[in-house]
Amino acid sequence: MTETPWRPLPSLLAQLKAIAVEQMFGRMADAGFDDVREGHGCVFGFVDLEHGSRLTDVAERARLTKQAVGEAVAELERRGYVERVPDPADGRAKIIKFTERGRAAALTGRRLFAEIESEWAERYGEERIADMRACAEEILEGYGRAGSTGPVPVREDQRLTGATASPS
Amino acid sequence: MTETPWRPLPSLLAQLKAIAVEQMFGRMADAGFDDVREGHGCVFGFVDLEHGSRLTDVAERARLTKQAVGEAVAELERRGYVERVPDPADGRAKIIKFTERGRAAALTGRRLFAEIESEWAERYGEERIADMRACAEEILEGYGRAGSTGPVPVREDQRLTGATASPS
DNA sequence: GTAGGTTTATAAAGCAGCCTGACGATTAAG
DNA sequence: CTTAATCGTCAGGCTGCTTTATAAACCTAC
Repeated sequence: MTETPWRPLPSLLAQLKAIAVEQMFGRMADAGFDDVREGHGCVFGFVDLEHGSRLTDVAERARLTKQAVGEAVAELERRGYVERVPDPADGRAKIIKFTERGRAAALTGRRLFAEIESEWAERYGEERIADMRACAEEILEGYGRAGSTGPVPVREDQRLTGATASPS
Repeated sequence: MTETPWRPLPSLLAQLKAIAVEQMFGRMADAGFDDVREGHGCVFGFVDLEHGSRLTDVAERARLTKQAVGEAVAELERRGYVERVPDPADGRAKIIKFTERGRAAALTGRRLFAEIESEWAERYGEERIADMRACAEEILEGYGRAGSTGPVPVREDQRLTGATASPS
């Protein structure tokens, strides 16, 4: 009879997301990728797996500034996940390309997210999780934030920074 | 026939949360509370509406450091939403209490979150939204992050800072 | 009652992730 | 050939949080 206080839906969603991300990075580390952080998601999520992408395009799809993405790219380059090669078609631009390790990490990340979703489906109901996803997609579309902004093959998430600030 | 790329569930959740929070603060401003930010949520969410709370308790429930909460409290005090009065029962402590304006803001915030949830329910299905909430609560409970950490009468959410970094 | 350890709030400094503004280099348009 | 737009990057700044450190008050245990 411990009366539950009522918690705003956004809070629940935020915590759920935080848990999924936490789980994902834990397994990512187990898989040998212990030096990727949530902030790198814009790269793993928006750089084309095969052909690579230009910084500007990634930034636009990720809804971040070029500077922010550039920072993530620089760090991932130092760690051997991506490389920057000059764009043969445009002297100003560079193409961000995954290295083999980077591609492996991106694929692993995608797989892990799917895995966690599957586990939830198994535990809490296949249909319920599917509907949660569908519902989220519908609402987002309603607010004009549908997907298909680009290739977007893999995508971790947004921020992992803070210490799960709120309870929501 | 625009093939949707597949997006990780956490990304969808994060965006959904971001939209709800955005909506909420927009309406909050319309209601005359244009100077509250998401970071203040730890106060509006965890300070007891009637009797006030001590900083330490708020920080613990919000899963933040006392310093972080102290910062939010200081700002809200400057803006007239809360006041700090010495705790008659403990010379070290201070009680963070809502002013009238603060109480009104907290109640408005709670109402707005409920309102947005209701609108979603109306548009996308009463039962679906209810189940989304229930499902989220169940999963959180499964990971030991259930509610009932305290009074928690009102709660906005976590961070509003960035520019909806990812698309997920 | 007083010494030692704990708890209260706060201050100081730092860090991560994002932002804006400014800039050289290159391309595209007139 | 100028002029404007675009690409990537450097520099600086802000916000929200952290860790470390400190004074004051409390709570035992002697």
